[in-house]
Amino acid sequence: MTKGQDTRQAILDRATDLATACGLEGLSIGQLATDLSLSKSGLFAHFQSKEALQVAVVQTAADRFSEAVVRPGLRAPRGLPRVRALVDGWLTWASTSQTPGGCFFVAAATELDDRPGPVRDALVRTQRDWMDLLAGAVRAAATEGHLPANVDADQFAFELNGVLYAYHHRARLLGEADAAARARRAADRLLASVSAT
Amino acid sequence: MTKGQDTRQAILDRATDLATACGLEGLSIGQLATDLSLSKSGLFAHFQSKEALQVAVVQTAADRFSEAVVRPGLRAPRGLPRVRALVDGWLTWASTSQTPGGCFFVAAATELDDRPGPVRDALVRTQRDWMDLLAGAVRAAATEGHLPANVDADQFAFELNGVLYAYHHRARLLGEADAAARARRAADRLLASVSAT
DNA sequence: TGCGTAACAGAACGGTCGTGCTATTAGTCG
DNA sequence: CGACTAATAGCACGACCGTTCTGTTACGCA
Repeated sequence: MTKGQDTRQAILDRATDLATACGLEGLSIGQLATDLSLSKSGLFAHFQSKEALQVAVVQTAADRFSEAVVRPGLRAPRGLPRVRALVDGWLTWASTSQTPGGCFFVAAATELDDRPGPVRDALVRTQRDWMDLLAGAVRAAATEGHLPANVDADQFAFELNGVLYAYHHRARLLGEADAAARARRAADRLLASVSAT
Repeated sequence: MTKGQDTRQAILDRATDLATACGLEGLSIGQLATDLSLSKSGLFAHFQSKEALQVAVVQTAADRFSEAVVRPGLRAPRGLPRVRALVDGWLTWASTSQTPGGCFFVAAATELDDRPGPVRDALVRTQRDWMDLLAGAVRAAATEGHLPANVDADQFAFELNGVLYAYHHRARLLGEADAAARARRAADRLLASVSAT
């Protein structure tokens, strides 16, 4: 009972790292087995297909994200503090999870955006959840009186998402050291603009 | 002289489409040859390696971008009109080139961000050129008196880049129909904020 | 028109991929 | 301790990959 699930978790941990670096399609079962000193078939037996492995990897990445960003954010007080906590958590996540492949979801989103199937469906679910969570926090801040009542929460989530992607692009592709500072400035400006209106 | 270069261009045209959809690594010489009714070796002879093909594809995509965005932008009068023309051109590019694979550079950037080599180098060059062009246009608008003298042109380019990525994410992965409207609203807000300060 | 060369086809190579099938080990419970 | 099952290994398969070599076709130029 425990033995199999232990190795399964070890596989998923390593697979998530690999997929972050090489993409979900670049994830190779043979490579993964070699890394973990397992046989290809022994590893394969834990999942019935590569697709199932990929879906499980998406779920594992979502779990990591929940642990690193969502849970700390929900511990902050409802309203503007929680919004700020989520934004901070997000930027920290994007900065620290950057070794070696950057944010898993950034890589997966552009890779799967036109490849229908269960893997894409799983990814879409996680992204929608995150967008809903963020927009909900903004709306809650409005009802708390911390933000104007007519704030466009979905637009906020849209633009904040763009900040992360811009950070990813500048820091990881162009290798600019001040990308994190720019991202924080952009996020601050975003928060200030919805607060001021 | 002409025959070989004609087919070479036809190969690059199709290869750029394929790479936009499947990624530069997913680009397969066999698939490409079948699509163009060529033999694998006959196609391969035009390039000496897959890597060289990929570099040529990046250049082809850059040419398309120049034709679709940069050239029309440079026809607009120096200053704020040119900045607006570049932004408009960019959003139009992101919307129209979305069939079937979205913006080539968005896909390539996340795919190559941690795979060093000539292909990545070529991509980085195109992205730096674009960022420089955009930031330069903003600076010119400042010297023309259309924007405040202390405008942070690089920050502007950073955030605008994020808007495109956000659009890409929302429209192509999440399939939201109003993504283009959100992107234009975000771009307008960005222009307004640097104008107002 | 004939020749030289550029353009392409065909076949094959070693390698890796995902995926089954069968055997063998390791762990659990009566 | 012995039986049963879960966990893993070994092996083979067909398919596709990028690449190379050797021909064969078609074009351009004298």
